[in-house]
Amino acid sequence: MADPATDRQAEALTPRQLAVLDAVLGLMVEKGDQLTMAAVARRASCSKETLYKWFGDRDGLLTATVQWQASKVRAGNYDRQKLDALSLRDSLIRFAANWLEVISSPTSIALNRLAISHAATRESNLGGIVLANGRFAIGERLRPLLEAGREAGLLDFDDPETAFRSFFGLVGRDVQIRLLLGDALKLSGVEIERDAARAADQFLALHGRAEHVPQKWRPLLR
Amino acid sequence: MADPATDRQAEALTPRQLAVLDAVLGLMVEKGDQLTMAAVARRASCSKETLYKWFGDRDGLLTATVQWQASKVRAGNYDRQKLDALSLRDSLIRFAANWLEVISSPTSIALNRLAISHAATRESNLGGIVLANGRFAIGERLRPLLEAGREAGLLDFDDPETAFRSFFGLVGRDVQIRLLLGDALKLSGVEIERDAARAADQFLALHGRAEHVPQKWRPLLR
DNA sequence: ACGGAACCGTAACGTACGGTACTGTTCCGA
DNA sequence: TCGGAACAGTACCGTACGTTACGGTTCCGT
Repeated sequence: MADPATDRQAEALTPRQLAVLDAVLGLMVEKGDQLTMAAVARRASCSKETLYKWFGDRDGLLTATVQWQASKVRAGNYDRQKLDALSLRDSLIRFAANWLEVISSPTSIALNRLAISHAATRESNLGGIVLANGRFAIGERLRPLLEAGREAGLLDFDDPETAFRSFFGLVGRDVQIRLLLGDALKLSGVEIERDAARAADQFLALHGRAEHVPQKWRPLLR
Repeated sequence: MADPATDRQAEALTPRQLAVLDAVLGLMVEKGDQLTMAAVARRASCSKETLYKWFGDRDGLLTATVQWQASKVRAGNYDRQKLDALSLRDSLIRFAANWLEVISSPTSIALNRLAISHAATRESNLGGIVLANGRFAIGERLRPLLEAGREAGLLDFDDPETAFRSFFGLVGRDVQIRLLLGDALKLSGVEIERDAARAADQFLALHGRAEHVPQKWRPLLR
């Protein structure tokens, strides 16, 4: 979500401060939960006092890190040019592949683990931030494509949100929960492309208008 | 998974010890992460020394709790009697509804959060235990039904595992990650039934043999 | 009845960590 | 050149919690 507060904070950060957030991300990925203020200060070569001056407290530092990382993922503006069945399928595949790359990246895994841990306690809103910039952000980005497909007579659904949730399930399946729980699941680039194409074709089999779903895609669904 | 070690440990626990594990589950659900040994001892009306004597250390206590809870979910043996299109659909719906109930229950949410937090550190294997008794256990339980459906000529797929993963995605969609991240998503009984039916029909639309997929189900897919 | 094992309640210890205070150094503008 | 702001480095404080130790009590077998 293009939350103004998010952007404002991101803009206000100096390169030195961004380097600190990089250190936080690095520690999160490598050390898991040993994310102490002292470790951050050591890694970023700054003093703990500076950390507290810049970010207030530990939660402020984590929040800034999550928001900054989220702002980096916000790339990829799939422009809706002339839309036909093939370009729609292609856009869906690009969305799915991009999403799979994100959720299988070590950074995303570490970030979601941290946010889920924090969601257990009531204080702080890391879970909400991750949700807004992950699940809901991609939903908003995909919606225009779905509605354009419907207006072009290529897709058939009542509610874009419901349709998106089916797409989400077909793409993600069990990948995210398995990775979060520590399963040694490895997704190579070709696997991501293959899974993305399969998910897109399955989605089209469910929501594509029959006349636009070539029979040759059917085998890919299995 | 019917891991012998799991069962052996479950059998060996006295009612008094199971009451302690109940206290742990209760604290996990209510207090989130404030799961201290002192709090467990207070709630279970036992001494901390007894906790350490019975379970070794904190990780042992948590592991025993997870394994015990997992053993309780292992219910529901969908017997494969004469299988026709309707009974297959019904069994799929029962699986989906049961699964949705489990993952949306406070206990499951708290348990998965704990396991994910632990998966961040390398020590202990709570994540693996939850995976084995959650994701993979239900996969093993559903596989016979899928293969029976294929043998009966009702389903069409190459790999049962791949087919199951699609089913998993269609059922779970974004529910689990949203709940884990603290989203205030509420699933009523009727919503679970409706979502389960929709997921089953979508799965049949993808993997059911055409002659067995009545046209009247199509509207439910949207 | 007696002895010992199991167990409760609690105090105590060690450690890890969030947060604060202080000192010395660097750097920049006047 | 001078003065002060910004910051690194470190010592320090308070607290929370895992773990251990110990005195007192209950319960069970003999």
